[in-house]
Amino acid sequence: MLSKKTKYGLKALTYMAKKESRDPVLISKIAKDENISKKFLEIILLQLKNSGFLGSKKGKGGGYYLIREPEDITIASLIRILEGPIAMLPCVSLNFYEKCDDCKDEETCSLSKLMIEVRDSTLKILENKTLADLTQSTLSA
Amino acid sequence: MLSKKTKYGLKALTYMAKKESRDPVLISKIAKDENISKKFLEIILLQLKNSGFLGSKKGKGGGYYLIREPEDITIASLIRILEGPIAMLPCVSLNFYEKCDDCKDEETCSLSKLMIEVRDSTLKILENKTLADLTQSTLSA
DNA sequence: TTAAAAACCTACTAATTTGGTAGAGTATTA
DNA sequence: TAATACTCTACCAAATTAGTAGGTTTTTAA
Repeated sequence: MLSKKTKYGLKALTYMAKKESRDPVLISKIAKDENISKKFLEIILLQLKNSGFLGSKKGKGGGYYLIREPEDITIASLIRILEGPIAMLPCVSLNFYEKCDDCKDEETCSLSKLMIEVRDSTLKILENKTLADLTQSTLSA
Repeated sequence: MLSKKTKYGLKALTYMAKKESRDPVLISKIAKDENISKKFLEIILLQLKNSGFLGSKKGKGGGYYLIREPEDITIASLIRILEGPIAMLPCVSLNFYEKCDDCKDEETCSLSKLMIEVRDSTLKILENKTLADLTQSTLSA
């Protein structure tokens, strides 16, 4: 399960990507419109800035703004920044690999083959979806 | 990420499924062979028993044993028991659905469509893999 | 019939993560 | 120069995770 932090981050970025202009958007505006705690969102957007996804401007007329095209930001890259590993086990993670302390040998681990399969099928989606895809409103009818 | 509880549970069940006989297996034997804390494993196997996957026998010659064929136990069902939801968000979970408190409307949520897609691709694998599949040793060469 | 074996049960615990809040500091602009 | 709005430091409570300790009950076999 994704944490609220990740969920809020994705929603906030989608909010910004949906706007036609790239003018700075207030934290407080996003927080209100998306029902997110403002203080919590501050932390999240700051992290996204420090990770190179957002720029910011202080003072009146300030706020956060996207510094890359939504089409160029994969959901996988965002989840990795906000959440961490996408794989179900650290020992099959591509970006956050960690050795299992209980496994003698990764080659013979009964779980790793399956978990690699799950990882790859998830990545196939998340690496190919971008922020731009999230801005397409999901028609329900 | 799966918790250690889930990981240990899956490994313990695989261990039992690999044996040709269905005689009771000691917690302590599994714990030792799989490098799992015995006390922690006690909790896990008890839960699997209460969920209908294992039987147990007390006293000398006792232990835990599978009460279903490995072919009939999907990995998805085990993860749901041990871990909980498989989906990335509660609002798109089939078995552990919960409404999002921050979403006005699920139909228009920017994330839900994508998260349903991820869920379905993961389930396609996990619903079709069984304990029997985990017993096939993964040839590395 | 009694001792050992082994699951079962209750109760704790420490460390980490999660999801926040409070308030002061700093840069910018009108 | 005052208001605005991001930034930083410092807390905090609750939940979760991954255990541990120790006793109870049931069963088997000598």
